[in-house]
Amino acid sequence: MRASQLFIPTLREDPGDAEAASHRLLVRGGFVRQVAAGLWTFLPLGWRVHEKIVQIVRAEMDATGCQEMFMPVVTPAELWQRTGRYDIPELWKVQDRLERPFVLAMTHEETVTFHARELRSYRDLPQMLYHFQTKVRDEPRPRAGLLRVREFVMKDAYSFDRDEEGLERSFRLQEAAYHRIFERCGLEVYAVQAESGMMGGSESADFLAPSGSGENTLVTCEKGDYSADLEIAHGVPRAPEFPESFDAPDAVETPGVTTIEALAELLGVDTAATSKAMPVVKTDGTLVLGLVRGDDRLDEAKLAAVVGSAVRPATEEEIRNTFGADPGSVGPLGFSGEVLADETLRNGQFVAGANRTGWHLRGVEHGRDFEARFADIRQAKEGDACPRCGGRLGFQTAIEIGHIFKLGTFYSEPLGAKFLDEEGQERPILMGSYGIGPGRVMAAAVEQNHDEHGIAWPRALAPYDVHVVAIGAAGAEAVETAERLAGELEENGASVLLDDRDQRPGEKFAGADLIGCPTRVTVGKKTLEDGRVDVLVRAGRVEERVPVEDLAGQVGSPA
RNA sequence: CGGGAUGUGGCUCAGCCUGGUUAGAGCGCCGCGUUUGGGACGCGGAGGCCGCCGGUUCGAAUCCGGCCAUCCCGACCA
Repeated sequence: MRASQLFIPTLREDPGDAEAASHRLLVRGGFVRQVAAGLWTFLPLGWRVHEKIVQIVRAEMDATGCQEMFMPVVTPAELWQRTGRYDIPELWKVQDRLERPFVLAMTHEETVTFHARELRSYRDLPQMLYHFQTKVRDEPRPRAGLLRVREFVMKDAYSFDRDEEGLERSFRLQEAAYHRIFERCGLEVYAVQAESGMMGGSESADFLAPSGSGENTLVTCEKGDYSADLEIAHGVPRAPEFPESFDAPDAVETPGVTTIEALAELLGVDTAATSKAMPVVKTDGTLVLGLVRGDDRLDEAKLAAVVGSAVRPATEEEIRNTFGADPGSVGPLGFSGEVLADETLRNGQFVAGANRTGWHLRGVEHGRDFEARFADIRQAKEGDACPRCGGRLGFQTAIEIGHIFKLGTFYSEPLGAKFLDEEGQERPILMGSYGIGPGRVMAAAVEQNHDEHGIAWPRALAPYDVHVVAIGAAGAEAVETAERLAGELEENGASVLLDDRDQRPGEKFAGADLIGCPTRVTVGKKTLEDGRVDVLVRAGRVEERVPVEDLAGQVGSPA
């Protein structure tokens, strides 16, 4: 294609409202444009990349026997009311002209289950269906370009099985396909256990791509045998240096001390030998005291999972009423409600709040001085040891680019998707759902493959395989040669972007660096004099001068 | 939804604090010419309800109030 005829509106400067590298570069390179917060147009270049990702996903889905179909964005509210998802705040609700309620689907479990009601016999199972469709979500806060948006294309696949074994098989089939997809896309990705969120169901796995920006924190072991989302990651913290022990809790005055650091300093103890009390309130109004080591942070999500309810931090007023002390001096002793302590506090003596403002207790010991329920409720920290091998845990910001779930009967029960087994017994279908957002894959690819000059696309995702830069004005010999070479490369199977615009060389080079095609071929009279052209590999920016007749071989066939 | 910031030609921004002729710069765009291996140069041009509404004032891009939009942090989140 000739650049002179394409709509590739590149920007010389970074857009003022972009921070994430992918956001900046995709906008600057003319791949995407924002229409409103979280609503994006894919321009021709961006859509080429998007569709390359789609094709890879499609090929791997088809290879698993998953069948492509197409379901509408607009769905009747009734389906969502039946599954209890109608009240999700992110659900975009609309009405038709007769004011009948509809929903712009944020995902298609309801609709696909509606169709799954036609699977009546065990003979019809298993089945796997998928489609690419626009998803709509009324996000409270769209952000970082393509990372969190209000409307986006997603590949969502659904499996239908008669029993747990079948579901397990389907789940693993999809999981393996996901690894192949991201491998083909040239992405570094980790599959980690994840929360199921608003999807319902049991097991789920997240596919996290490390990147310079993103909403997830990926925890990995340096030895490569452990990876998890920070939300559920388990780390082994260092052992505390315990001070002298006490036969009974020893009250010390700690006036004005509200931070662990100040407390540890005042008492001359290791912060890891102190405890931190975090009162939280469950949805039923019950107050629970979360207890973690002084140098740790309470993970509210973990705590919420253990107590089986969403929780919020208690207000200062609630804390004073319950404990009779200011928040900085609260502890487990004398508290009549449930104490949920982190495993790290099971053994040893710790400093704890005395439930008396301005006082703490030294030598507080579980079992002797207070009772508690133990669980992993601390947030893993960088530098913690790996729970598997003891190696060091590292943290990376990551983008969630895929998520697979075992849904079980969460949708089939309320929507009545049932089948008859061999015994004539009616049973609900067991479902799984499997999503990938090509837009996020695109953003992750940029996050992982760029430098100060622009994007360096993985071969499989690049908008064009080769960017041929013709030096000189239209009609010049170099330009004609460039056109001929571009044609030859195309005949050889490569997709080619020919920069035939009447622009200065520097501008063309800068544009090519920004757009990021894997290979750049510079055709100018300087090298043409001895029958050669310059071939630059974008990743690493290594340039080599090659004879024109070797060009096709040098550039290679497309991925 | 809480906290913070920003809204001025297509883009990036200055001007606002301390109100006062036709509102500026760089880049981009159009025309002519010179140029052509890392974002050239000269000359001439086009393009702005200064986010919106209201208030203060003789006078508002500038001060005050309300609203809207966008970005960032948090809450939230397939």
